[in-house]
Amino acid sequence: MANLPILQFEEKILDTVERNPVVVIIGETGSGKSTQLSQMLHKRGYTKSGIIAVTQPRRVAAVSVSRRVAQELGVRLGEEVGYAIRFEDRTSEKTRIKYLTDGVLLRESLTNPELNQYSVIILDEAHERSLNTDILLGLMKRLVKIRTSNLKVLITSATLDGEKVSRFFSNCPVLNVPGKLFPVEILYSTERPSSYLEASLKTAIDIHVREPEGDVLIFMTGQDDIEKLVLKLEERIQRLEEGSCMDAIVLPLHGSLPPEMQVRVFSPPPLNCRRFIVATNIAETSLTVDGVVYVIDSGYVKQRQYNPSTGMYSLDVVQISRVQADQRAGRAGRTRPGKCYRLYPSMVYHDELLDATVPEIQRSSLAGSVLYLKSLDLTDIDILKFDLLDPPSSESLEDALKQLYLIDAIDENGSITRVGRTMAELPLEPSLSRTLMEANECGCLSQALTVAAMLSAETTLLPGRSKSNEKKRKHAPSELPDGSGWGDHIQLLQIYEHWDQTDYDIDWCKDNSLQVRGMMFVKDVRKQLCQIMQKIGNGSLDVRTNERRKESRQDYRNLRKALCVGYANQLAERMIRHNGYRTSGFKSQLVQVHPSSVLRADEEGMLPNYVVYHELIATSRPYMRNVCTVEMPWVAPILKKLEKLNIKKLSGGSSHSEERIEVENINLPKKEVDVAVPTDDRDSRVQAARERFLARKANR
DNA sequence: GAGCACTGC
Repeated sequence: MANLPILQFEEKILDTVERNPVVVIIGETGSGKSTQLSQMLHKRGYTKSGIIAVTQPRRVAAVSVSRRVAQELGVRLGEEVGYAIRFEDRTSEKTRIKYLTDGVLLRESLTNPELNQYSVIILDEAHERSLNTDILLGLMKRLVKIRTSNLKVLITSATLDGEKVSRFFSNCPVLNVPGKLFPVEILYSTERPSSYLEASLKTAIDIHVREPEGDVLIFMTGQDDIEKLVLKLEERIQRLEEGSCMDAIVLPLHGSLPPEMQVRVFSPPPLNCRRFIVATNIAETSLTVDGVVYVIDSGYVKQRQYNPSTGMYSLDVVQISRVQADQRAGRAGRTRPGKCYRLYPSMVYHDELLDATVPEIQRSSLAGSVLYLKSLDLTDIDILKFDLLDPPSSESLEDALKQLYLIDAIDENGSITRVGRTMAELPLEPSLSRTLMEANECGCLSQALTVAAMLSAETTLLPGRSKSNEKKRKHAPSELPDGSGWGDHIQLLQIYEHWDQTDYDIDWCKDNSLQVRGMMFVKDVRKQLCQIMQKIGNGSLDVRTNERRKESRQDYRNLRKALCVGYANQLAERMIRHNGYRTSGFKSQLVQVHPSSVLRADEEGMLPNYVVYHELIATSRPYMRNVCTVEMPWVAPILKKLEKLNIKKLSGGSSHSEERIEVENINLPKKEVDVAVPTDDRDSRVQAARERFLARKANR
């Protein structure tokens, strides 16, 4: 700690902060900015008038960095130094330095827009440009003007374009702090390979044969490529080993790997053994692997992007940015001088790659963010001109407004409604918040809470739940409910209710290949949503899960109706002659129900006339994922509203208008939902992964 | 008859 580069700059930093409301600090990896800045300011007395907040883009980072700082200051975590992340607030009245995720800080500013409890706000890792960080940057710009006398803002980052941020904050000073990285030699390919998988394989073997010891980190785009490369590498190494090469092991590393497999990269390799780590961009920022000396960079990354003109997401393999390329190269120089092999020519790096990754705010649907900003009532700011470092396109903003209008969050003049205000308080996508509001009126709040919570856990939930997989499974057939034909939302509801009736039995999850961790997360989310809804409804709502309701034939009418209102912006109508659908948006799209859906066709093989969907995603074709049957009479008012839509009025209006929709409280007895301690479920995850692997193999 | 990079309230 004593030799951290940033400490040599202490006086300079404190002096600059003293004289400026906003300071940008560029510090490479290993500079110590995340742990030291807060301590410096604390020592200098900035915690006398308020708390120092340090935001992090990730939960683990908030926890681990705060732990370090507490240790260095010799205090107990949760007292002078603490952290706050979703579901976990380890701060107390004593807390002077608080680490939190940027999402938590955004939530806090909802109840306290001026964030008066803080004397200093440090936005760390701003170069990652997460949606939340970008919105915070915009809020900070405004806040320093309002709280001129008593707020300091520091923006710290590894490779952020300091000049750009400085210009954004009226030319605030930029301080550069060197990092502790070793030099990394960059080697380019003479041309772009026809297959970067083969090129990676060849380069890896070359390194293994020619270069001295040191681990190799290979950046690939996804699980499929990683699995292929791991197999090929193992094969090639085995053939080599009879020669004079040192031993080697190959480790995959990606997000859908069970935690205990991910952790393997942290245990040191056996003596005289080289490790090959084949990873996604998870190894770029989220996980740091020690011992890496060589990096192989394919130059590609898989990125999810939103197209506001179609309302569709797609997951594309795209070229990385220069910032990303540098970040990847830096992974080779953490312990000693290293080498980075770029599988593309230097001309591509210099002329073709984008300077920086397209920020998330330009790649996402903005309905949630626009609603959030509208709910802040920043009377001095026109929401559509909200000052952001990289503003989204007007098309994207208009798309957000249309969506919000269709679900009654804003009126025809673009003003936030009372419903919209309540929606903003829920940590959910607007469609699901709206569903909860409506469900509250329909008397099916409890069911809607469950559906919303289940959808929050998304993919972690059901590995291979399709029918064919169930048939092929060797064990007893799954007893998982199937949504009674109504669709995926209903199935999710039934699964949770089933689990609830087993008293949250972990074995039941395992037997049905549900991820215990995912289910525990759902339980946490549901509890949090319950609490917020209770607060909104003054504690009088019925949020109980169904207790063995003995209805022989339930058609989930109320719940489906609530979903239809909530998903008014995600409605589709079936074609007359076949089972394709046309979305009922502003620009109609031809889409299909995702094959994994449990939606059932009638005796003639036809799917329902109308469905709402949770998400549109273009993979091999445009698909609707998670669909639910809705009825014609509920659809009519939506189509009417769609006709009346006037985008000029929506984006121009700032006058307040009357409320047309009110949420009424229903007086019903309440029951606290119990809390469960999250449990590990590594076995089931490994099991599920193995099953998927075997199933795939058997298919070919 | 498909497949999913990474985060977060």
